[in-house]
Amino acid sequence: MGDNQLEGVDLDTWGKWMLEAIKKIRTQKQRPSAERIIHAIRQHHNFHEDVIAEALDQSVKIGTVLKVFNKGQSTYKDPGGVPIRQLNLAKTSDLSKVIVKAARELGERDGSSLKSIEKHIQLTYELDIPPNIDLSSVLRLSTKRAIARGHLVKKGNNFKAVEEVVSSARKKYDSPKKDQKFDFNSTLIKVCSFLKMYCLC
DNA sequence: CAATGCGCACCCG
DNA sequence: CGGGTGCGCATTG
Repeated sequence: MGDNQLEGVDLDTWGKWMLEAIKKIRTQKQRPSAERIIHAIRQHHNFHEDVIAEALDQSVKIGTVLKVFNKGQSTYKDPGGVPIRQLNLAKTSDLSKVIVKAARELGERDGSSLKSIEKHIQLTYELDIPPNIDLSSVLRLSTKRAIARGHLVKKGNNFKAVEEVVSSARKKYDSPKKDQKFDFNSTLIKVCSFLKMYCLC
């Protein structure tokens, strides 16, 4: 794993820088986009942005950094930030949900190959695969199911997640934002924070 | 101007 | 409901 390099810098080191940058950006409550990450790293190391961008890609490829697609844009995360979920499979396992999630996270415009999806899943989960079971075939089956449910589409040899069409149907139920009457608790909180401010002046 | 801080709406389990 | 996320704007360096 270790001695691969880019511009004379060890990939592990690149990865470390990436995670540091991501952490920093996150504490600022900002989106760890490629641009911000590149920018953050540049504050400490003098590299061309393209070089850093490539290093970021590499880090994603080897799983040091997780690339997800969220609200229309790419976001990079520290995989360690999210505890790895265990995934036990059997021949009957339905991984369609996992596949769709993976496809969405990969966020490739023209969909992702089953291979990359498999790779991503292996990096994202801790898989327990019984000896007599072949992950690829389980995935292929689950893929069909996901497509049948309309959560995934086939694009050539690739698969792409269908964006969730939040049907207009039920909408008024989970919008307690509107007709809120007098909410004692939130009022109390507001009063408290006001007093707090007042005291600090 | 760049970097950092943060309220709060939004989302998802 | 509880916890994460990140926009948009404020504040600081």
